Amino acid sequence: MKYEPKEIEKKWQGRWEKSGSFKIDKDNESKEKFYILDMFPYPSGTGLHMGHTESYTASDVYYRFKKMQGYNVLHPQGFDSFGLPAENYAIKTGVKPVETTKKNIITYIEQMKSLGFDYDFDEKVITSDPSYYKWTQWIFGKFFENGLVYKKTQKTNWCSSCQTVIANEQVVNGECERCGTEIIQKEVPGWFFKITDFSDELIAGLSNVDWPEYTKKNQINWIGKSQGALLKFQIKDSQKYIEVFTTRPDTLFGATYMVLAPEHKLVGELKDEIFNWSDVEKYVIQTQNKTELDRMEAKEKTGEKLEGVVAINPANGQEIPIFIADYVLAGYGTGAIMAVPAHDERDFEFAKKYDIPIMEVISGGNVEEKAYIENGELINSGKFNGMSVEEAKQKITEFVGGEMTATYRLRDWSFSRQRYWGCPIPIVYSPEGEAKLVPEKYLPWTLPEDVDFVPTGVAPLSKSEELKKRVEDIFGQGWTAEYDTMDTFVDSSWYFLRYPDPHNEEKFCSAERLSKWMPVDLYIGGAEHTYMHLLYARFITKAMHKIGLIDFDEPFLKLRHQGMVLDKEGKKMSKSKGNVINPDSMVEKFGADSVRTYMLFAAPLEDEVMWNEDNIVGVRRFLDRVWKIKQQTINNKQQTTENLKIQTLLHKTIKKVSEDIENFRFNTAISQMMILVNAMETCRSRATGEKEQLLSKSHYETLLILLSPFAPHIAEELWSSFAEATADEGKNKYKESIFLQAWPVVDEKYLQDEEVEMVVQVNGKVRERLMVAHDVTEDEAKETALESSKVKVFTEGKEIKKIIFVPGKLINIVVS
RNA sequence: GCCCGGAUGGUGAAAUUGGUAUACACUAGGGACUUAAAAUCCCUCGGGAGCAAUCCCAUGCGAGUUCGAGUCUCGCUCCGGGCACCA
Repeated sequence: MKYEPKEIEKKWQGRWEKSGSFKIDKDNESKEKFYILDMFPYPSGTGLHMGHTESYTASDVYYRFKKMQGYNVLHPQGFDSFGLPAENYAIKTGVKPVETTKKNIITYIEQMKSLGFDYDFDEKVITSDPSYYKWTQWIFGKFFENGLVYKKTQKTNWCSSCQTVIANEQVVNGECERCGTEIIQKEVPGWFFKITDFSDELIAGLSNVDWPEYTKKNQINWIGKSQGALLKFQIKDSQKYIEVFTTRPDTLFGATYMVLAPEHKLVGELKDEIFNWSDVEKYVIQTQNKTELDRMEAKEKTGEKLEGVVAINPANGQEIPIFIADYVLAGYGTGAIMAVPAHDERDFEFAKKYDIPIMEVISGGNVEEKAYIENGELINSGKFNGMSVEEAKQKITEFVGGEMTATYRLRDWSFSRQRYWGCPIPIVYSPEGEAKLVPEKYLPWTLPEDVDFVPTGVAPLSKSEELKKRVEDIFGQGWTAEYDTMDTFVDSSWYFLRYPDPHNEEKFCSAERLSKWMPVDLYIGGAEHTYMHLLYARFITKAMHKIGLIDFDEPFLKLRHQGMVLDKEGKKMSKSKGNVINPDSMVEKFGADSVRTYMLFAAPLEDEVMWNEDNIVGVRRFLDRVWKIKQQTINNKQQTTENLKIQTLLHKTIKKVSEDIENFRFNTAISQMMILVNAMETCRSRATGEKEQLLSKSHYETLLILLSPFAPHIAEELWSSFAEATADEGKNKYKESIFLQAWPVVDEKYLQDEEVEMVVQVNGKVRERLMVAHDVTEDEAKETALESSKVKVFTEGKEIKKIIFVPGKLINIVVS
């Protein structure tokens, strides 16, 4: 019989489903738990892509491996199903998002099954399902009650194409992450999470988790903590003062002007004192009209002096001018700076343009030509002269009554979206306009269905008669609903808490299941989620911990990323380039087992994979060979030379495959199995011309178990095929699934070859390779090595200075 | 500009603690089988010299440490990713 992936894969997928092989007892106490999580997909119309295929294959392999090692493994899957594409599709076609989503989820599940992913879809989580978003709303409610959310009107990133506010994290190069439209700043009322309350904890928590170093560093940089001082500058002849944040209070004596962000509230407050108000106002309006992109691309610094007002440098009493300029950002620090042109590049550039004095206060460079930003000794700083930068920071801050503090780049998370297909924010407004939480008994606060989706700049929910009536029926005349929905990142920030108990109607997860399963032991997903999803999920976890809903404060103990899947030329797959490869067509062409195995063989998990169809045949040939050598197996008890060799190699393979899976080095695990299969194959051809069967059946069985996580269908098929061919006594184990077998254990006694190759070097160069006993002593090795004629050529007539011996590996003779 | 990565055959890549560089696979070439093709199997495959044994050179470039460096240190070059007027 030939290896026909199509037949056996369909067959086993059906049987596994029927037997419920992926079901686990979530309350089992006898086995150690292991929670492995995939980043769940958004169920788009285009279906599962190759990136999903790779990371889900990796997790499926790891899951099957752990399970066979005896762990009780939770490996769930779900759908992050709220979001804009379904809504945009509705705008185009009129098909309701709830319908599109339902259909797409069915497709995704079919695709995952066809790849042999062993998820229990009865336990899935769907974020757009009321039984799920009830708890998203409940968590929002808890945050509301505990002061972790607030509403305010402020300048926010607005995408005019998506007709909604988006978060800072969703702005990429001044453009909307989703549609590429330039982002403008718009005054919009909206809801915020107080993620900035957790800045320090979000940094500190990273030292306790096993994540890739660069991911941690990137998160830390994104939070962007900088240590500095808050200083106050009095405005002359006024009660008002300007507060600034600076990382360089040591340079205070060199502050020769100040800059306010054009949006700074003092600008308006000082209107009556400013002589050139019309020019100032013009500049403010100009700034407002700039997009993020314009502001970033501005080559030259611009600004406007506030004529008629001056500030007083608290260090030396000097009067210094005040400017507004858009190089100072309203949203960072206090939105105002003290400018020290001698020691800051931006201030230097501005000072040159507006002819402002440059006062050197740190010795070291020629500040006429460029700002000197390095360390040095203080000068021109009164009694602080001669001090180091570090010491002066503290002392000068104290001297002027400032305060040492830290500032962060991280902003509060703006999560209001003026769109339809999202989780409704469970808030209603009293006739006086006060925001009130919808009481728990009305949850889920359902998304109304009587809306059309044409974007008009007005929130779609405002058009629902049903919602209007619902609010009035419950709360009374004059009450109105909140029309914003939540950013979909809110939905995905807690989904891992739901999987242990997805059908619970009383709680988001029972206390028992929470304490049994959380936190997640291993999380696999793309590195592109570093700044948003992974940060938000950690915040939600920490906030829930703070208000006592959970007893841990980091959700993901171990994190690994898969690399991108590129086309064969190494280019990103995209619709516009027309180089997108569909997993379905690959499964159709090569079979799921080959696709899975090749995906992991082609490159290390975290590296990019270039998907090259020409190469997948190598893996397919490998599986063919595994299939074929079954004919060579024999139920022998007696040991031949051939299968003793195989036995040693087999145990090396058990060791390597086990260690490699544990460490996500799937590519080398597979190549080791190829080496074993190649050896098993020649086990026959070595025999005396006849097709003698020499491959021990038990060795072959072990190979099948090692292979089963990678290529589950073929392994199961071959395993089960022994049921008919085997005599009654041994039959039973072949009747049950290969995945119920125990993972093989290395027997160290088989690992050691009797004889090993010893490399003989002279002055570090390889001159000879000799077979020696594996436990050869140094003296024996020396003797053997020096006798070798090839070695003698290089040692003859020379003085031997020393000999380095590495047992079982190498001997190096150093001659003069 | 700052912060991360990376560079090994024609190609994807191995080398786990400083100890045999190029495992495993793809492609290519040659051969066997076949009426033929496909499939399969076998052989060759970093560069150079040599009939051969063997020798020399080679892990982006240049130094260094070491008996020994793809691996460690210093200085460059190029490529990829992220952040970026953050005071």
